[in-house]
Amino acid sequence: MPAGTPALLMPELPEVETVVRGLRRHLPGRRIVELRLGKTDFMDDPAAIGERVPGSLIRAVRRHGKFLVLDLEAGAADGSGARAELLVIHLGMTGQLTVVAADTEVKPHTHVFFMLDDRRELRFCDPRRFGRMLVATPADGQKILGPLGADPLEVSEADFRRLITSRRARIKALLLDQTVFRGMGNIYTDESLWRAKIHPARLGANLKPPEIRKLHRAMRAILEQAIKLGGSSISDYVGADGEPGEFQIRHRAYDREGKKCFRCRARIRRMIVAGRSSYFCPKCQRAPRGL
DNA sequence: CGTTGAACCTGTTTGC
DNA sequence: TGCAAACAGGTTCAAC
Repeated sequence: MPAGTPALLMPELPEVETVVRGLRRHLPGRRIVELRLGKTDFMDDPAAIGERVPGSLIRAVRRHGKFLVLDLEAGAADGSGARAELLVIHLGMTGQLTVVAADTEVKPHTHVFFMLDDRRELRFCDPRRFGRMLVATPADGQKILGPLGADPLEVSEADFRRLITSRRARIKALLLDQTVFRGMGNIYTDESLWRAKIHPARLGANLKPPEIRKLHRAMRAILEQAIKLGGSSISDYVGADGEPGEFQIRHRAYDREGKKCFRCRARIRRMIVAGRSSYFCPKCQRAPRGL
């Protein structure tokens, strides 16, 4: 495990999906009766959250890329003056959302307590505070969610090809670009490229149709498997119920520098591509010319 | 357009 | 042993 890797959770698409599914079992139908705030520098507008969230009813929990969205119905409990609000949350690198009994011990770096009407609390904990939180009308929420690209699990092969070949950036950069595909992160990008045998520094526009087809399939298969396994790649993952999981995905490339490729036994290498650590097999994933 | 590097912030591991 | 450096799953912005 690389230095400093927080043994908490890795919020890429499968992890956020896992959190959303966990929250869905507890939150819809609950009312947020009170809010307590710690540090708020990860909020767009802390005052707005303090004013508009308390008293609201949680209608639904959903995911948009790596963003979690709570659909709220704000206004009086009798339904008068009801208005729709979105609570938009990004977990950044170390964010956690858990639903716990109100008397549960508070972990360090817990910055938001959403007190519910069933003596429980939704808590947001984020040591690095790279996360983000805001309340918005559905229209304003579109300013955040609207620019996000295609859902990697839904995108058709034809659209996938078009999105990749119409750009001149490296494939690694394209997969990580949230305005192209929403939800891909560093781990699953490397895993998808390894499975499709494509070097991260290849230009998207230069990929051949069979390669694009393989990548499309690899990406979806890996994301689906990760979701199925509970969306975590390290052992100390904590789900929405606060319970540690035993989810283990065996990385094929990510964080395996110097180890043998599971396909060809060559040594996995690491290089910086698109500003991020990138792990690949130099034999299976042929480097583009000029590298 | 696309790339790079720095910044945001805290914690853990590595290396001297 | 101790301390500093390097690094981390994310995003955003400035500079080239």
